[in-house]
Amino acid sequence: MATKTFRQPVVTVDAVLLTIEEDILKVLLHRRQQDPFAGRWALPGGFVHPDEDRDLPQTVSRILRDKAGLAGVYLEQLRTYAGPDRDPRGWSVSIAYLALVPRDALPEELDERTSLHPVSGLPDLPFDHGRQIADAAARLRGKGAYSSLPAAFLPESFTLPMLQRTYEIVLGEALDQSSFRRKIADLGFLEETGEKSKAASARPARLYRLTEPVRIFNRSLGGNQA
Amino acid sequence: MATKTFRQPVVTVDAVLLTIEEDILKVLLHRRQQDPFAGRWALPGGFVHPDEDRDLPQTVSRILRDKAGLAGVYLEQLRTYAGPDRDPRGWSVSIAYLALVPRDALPEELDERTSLHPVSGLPDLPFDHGRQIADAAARLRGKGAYSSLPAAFLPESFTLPMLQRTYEIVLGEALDQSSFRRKIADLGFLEETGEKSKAASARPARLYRLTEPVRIFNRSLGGNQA
DNA sequence: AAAATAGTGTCTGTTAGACATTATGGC
DNA sequence: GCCATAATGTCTAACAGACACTATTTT
Repeated sequence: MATKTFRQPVVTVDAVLLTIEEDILKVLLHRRQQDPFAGRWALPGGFVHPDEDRDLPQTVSRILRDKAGLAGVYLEQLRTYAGPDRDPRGWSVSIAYLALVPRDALPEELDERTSLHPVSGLPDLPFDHGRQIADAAARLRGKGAYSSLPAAFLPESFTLPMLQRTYEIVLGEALDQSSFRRKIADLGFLEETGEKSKAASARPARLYRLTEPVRIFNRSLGGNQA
Repeated sequence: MATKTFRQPVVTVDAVLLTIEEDILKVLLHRRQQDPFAGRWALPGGFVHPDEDRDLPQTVSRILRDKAGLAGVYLEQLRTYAGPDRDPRGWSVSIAYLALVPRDALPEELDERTSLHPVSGLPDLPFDHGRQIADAAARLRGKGAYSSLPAAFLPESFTLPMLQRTYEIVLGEALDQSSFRRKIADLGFLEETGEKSKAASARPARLYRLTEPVRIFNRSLGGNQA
């Protein structure tokens, strides 16, 4: 297929789906079935279907469902990438979405077209997908310090040690246990379920759940990249 | 012109250009020359011209130049608005940009097609422009507390009282003079020009300029909407 | 010298980080 | 009772906010 210039740019969406597996931040990649870049690993993405999609989150959900068998994820618009060079077919616009899921919201075994790849140490990716992932990780780090966003990586109920480990992975630094719990308690976006963790452990931890989807704080939980 | 559904969405950009005039945050509106909504006040916007524009910031610059006679502004992507209902012509995508300028970067007298309107108390605007402006103001407020962004409203050299007033307008609250200056000094993104303000005043203030375009802080300069 | 605005100093309560200590459940 | 992990308490240094004070220029 030859390079072609469109009178109006082509519009696609891309999904940067992040999850934590074995305490490592990973991104979902999908092997491209079609040109350009057929056979290469890339972000899942696709065209908007005006007849089918009510809005962009729905476009993204449809694509993630088709390519990764996935429901109910945290979804937020990341940013829009555009220009004449990012796609060999010509001037294009891609609206990127950031998706966060607990590992077990994905199929236990991914098919061969799909894989989770550590965010640090990615291979060269087609289009501007490398940059998109870098931007997504930066957004997660920045917003993670000031919100309950990292909890999107956890199942519905979780323990404080799990939550703290998740924040530490997101922020890339160790957090003090005492300070962490004080702030969590002050912010008050958790409630006890009354249950305790069933994981085999010396002392089972209490289980909590969120009282609201995402909370933005005014104080930081660490990660002030001084 | 009848309603029509496109096989691919139409792509436009919109510019939310903010400035401060008489200590009030204002947005630049432009009277629409064409349908839909001809004659109504709306954000300046337009189509991407793939043959002419290297990227979206250039599209926005072109539009601002044509509609508001403007050069060299702070530009940052705001977010993308899309869906079947926002434009009566059908499924559309608009990438909105936030532009910040000092008042005197605009023509002293604006033509009749163009006006600066206070951000609070806007009339009903077509498309989703009301929401775009609200989002832009929210972004400015949020980022303003943690960056030198408000300085984009000031000329190249300015005094500390001017800077503080600008932050107060952006954040919507009074700031303590002493704390403000302490933090500014600690952050160190200003340098003295050696000059003093020429404005008629009891005691002329020292003039400063930025040492870098925009700085993101890890501490806040106020505006923690507790 | 009085007025007005610019700029500095001091005090105090709050908060984050470091680290020590206590509690609880499995074996 | 011992071990491992969970949970809480205490001390200290840094910092923001409030407010008083000093400095400099115009009239």
